[in-house]
Amino acid sequence: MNISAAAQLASLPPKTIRYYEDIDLVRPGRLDNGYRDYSESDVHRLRFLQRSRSLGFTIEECRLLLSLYDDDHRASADVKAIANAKILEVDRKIAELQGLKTTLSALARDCHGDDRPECPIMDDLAGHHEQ
Amino acid sequence: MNISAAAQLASLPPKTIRYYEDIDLVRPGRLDNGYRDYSESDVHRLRFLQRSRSLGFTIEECRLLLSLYDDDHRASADVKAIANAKILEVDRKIAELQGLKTTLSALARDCHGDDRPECPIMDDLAGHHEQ
DNA sequence: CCTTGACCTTCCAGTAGATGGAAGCCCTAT
DNA sequence: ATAGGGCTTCCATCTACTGGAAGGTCAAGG
Repeated sequence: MNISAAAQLASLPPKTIRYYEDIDLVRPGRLDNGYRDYSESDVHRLRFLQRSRSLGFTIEECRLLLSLYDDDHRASADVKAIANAKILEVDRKIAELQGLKTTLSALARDCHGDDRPECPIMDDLAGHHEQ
Repeated sequence: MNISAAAQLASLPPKTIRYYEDIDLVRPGRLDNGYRDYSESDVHRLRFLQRSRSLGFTIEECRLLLSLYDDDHRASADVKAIANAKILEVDRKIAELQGLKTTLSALARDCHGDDRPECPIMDDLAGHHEQ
C-alpha cells in the first residue's frame, strides 16, 4: 500500500510518516519504482504512533513502547517493568483528563448560554491533586 | 512568589514558564528588583498549562481554554459551545488512553518475567477503533 | 503516443514549543 | 567583601514536525 493510503488509515499526514521513517520508527518496503510500500503491520505501528503522540508521549517514549514488541533480545522482566511503569503513567493521564473534563463540564453547565456565568471555576482550573 | 517556587508548584521548568510569558499565556507581576512575582492565580494558570500540554493539547488550544475564563466579553453561548467541543475531545483522549492501557496490560500480563512471551499483541497495537 | 493530473520521490527551509548556556545583576550569609 | 545561589535577558540549539520546490511515475483520455 502506498503512503497516502497508509496515511489515511493511520490518521497521519504523509509528511509525518516520512519523518518517522527518517528517525527509524517505521521501515516500509520499497517498490521497484522507488515508492514506499506499507504493510498492515507498518500501518499498525503508525496508528500506534499517532495515538500515543497525540496523547502526549514523546517520540523517545513511543520508540521505547514500540521496542517492547520489537526487541527479541530484551529480557521479559524488562518488558514487564517498562510496561507497568507506562501503565501507571497512562492511569495518571486518564485521571488528569477526567479532572479537565470536570472543569469543562462545570463551565458548560454554569453557562446559561445567554449571559456570563459567575465562574469561580478559576479556583478549580489547575485540578486539586498534589503531586 | 518567585519563579522557582512557582515552577515547583506547577511542575514546570522556569525556562518554560518564561517562555509562556513571552507568548502571553501568563502575566506575572514584577518586584522592584525586576524579579517576576507569581500570584496563586498565576500558579493555577501554569498548572493548567502543564496539565493540558502534557495531555497533548497545543498551545493555541490551551490559550483558547484559558480564554474561556479570561474573556469577559465573550458571549456565554460561545463559552458553552467551545467547552462542550473540548469535552468531546477529552472523552476521545480518555478512550484512547484506555485502549493504550489495555494493550500495555496484555503485554505485561503475558510476560512471565523470565522469558519472551508469544505476544501476538502487535495485532492489537494500534487499537481497534476506526475513526 | 502524448499530455494532463494526481500521485510519488528527495532536499532544504521554516515553524512550534521549548531548552541550554553565557553574561551579568541581586540577595543572603559567612 | 566575597562566595553562593537565584534572578534577569538574549541568543543558539533541539525536537517534532510542516511547507514548498524540483522532478520522477502512472493511469486515463484525446
